[in-house]
Amino acid sequence: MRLSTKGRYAVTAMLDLTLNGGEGPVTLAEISETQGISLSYLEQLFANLRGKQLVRGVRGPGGGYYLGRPADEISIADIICAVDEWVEFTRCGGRRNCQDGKRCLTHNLWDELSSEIFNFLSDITLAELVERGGLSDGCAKERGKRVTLDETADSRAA
Amino acid sequence: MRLSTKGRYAVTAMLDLTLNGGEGPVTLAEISETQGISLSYLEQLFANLRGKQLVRGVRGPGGGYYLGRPADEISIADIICAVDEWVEFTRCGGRRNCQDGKRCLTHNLWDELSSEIFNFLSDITLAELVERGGLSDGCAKERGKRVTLDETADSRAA
DNA sequence: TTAAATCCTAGTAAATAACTAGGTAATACA
DNA sequence: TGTATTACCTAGTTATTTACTAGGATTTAA
Repeated sequence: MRLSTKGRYAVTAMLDLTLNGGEGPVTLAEISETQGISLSYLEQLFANLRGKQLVRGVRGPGGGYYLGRPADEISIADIICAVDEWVEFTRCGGRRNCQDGKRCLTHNLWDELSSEIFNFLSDITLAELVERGGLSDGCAKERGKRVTLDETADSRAA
Repeated sequence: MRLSTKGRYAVTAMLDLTLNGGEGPVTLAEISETQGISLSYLEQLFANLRGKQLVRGVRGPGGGYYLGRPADEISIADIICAVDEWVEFTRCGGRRNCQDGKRCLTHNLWDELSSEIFNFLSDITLAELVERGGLSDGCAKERGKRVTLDETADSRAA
């Protein structure tokens, strides 16, 4: 699957929407300001999200965006798929010679892994994320050792 | 985190190496041919993998690549981090005004999610993938609807 | 009527992906 | 000793994607 910064923007924006959508719609201008994402880029991302019914727009003054469904019915996979065009790619079955099986085998393995990642992200909803974030309060602070990583990939080996 | 087609190439190549590395080293030319990835691009990816000791190169005729560690000690996260430069990005603590907390909150939530994905991929080793692939035999055929990413490997090789 | 907001399209600069082209260095083998 | 085979290295190049800019249009509360 693909998980890019574009997907991160979308998830971040949706989280913002979840957190602040309690008292009326949230404007893209607010999200743009709070999250540091350009307004017009947000509009494009939200066009995709709207297309998948993940958000609902309200025009005019006092308008903005609502979640399209309850937060516990929107998964991270939903969001990423909406903006990232999660495309199929292994089609060797019909297209190429896979007689020796080597290629197909690695493709199948990758497919399997990809499915697992998809299922994993499908099981995490916006509501759960927010819930957990609220619980842990300082969250992600004590596990700061690797969230981020940068080049310190070897930090894991420790 | 980032999970791109570049990472997919790396994982695919490492899987190939795992499957075929039993009887001596595997050449990049073989992987290039079998997986449909350009030789020189593979060389660049393997330069990164080698830098993290995930593979070990043997020069000269009859040479090629071995896994740098046993397959059950190499995680998918290791591979992706090696080629994809898993970059840090939330550092609002010191750099920007997060007084209202909104921005930090969504960032923390994203961090938490990011950690979960990382941990998830850290728990899957090459050995496990191959093991499971062997078991499920036909694997990933029925769930083919969305797995993923970039069909160009086939079109290019065609 | 006006301003606030979504909605829509086209274009663009920057970054990245993926590849090409040229090498150098090590080494098995004739 | 020479040669072919492989890893290893560097500097490009093209295509794609990211992220943004610009300019509008539609809707609607006030």
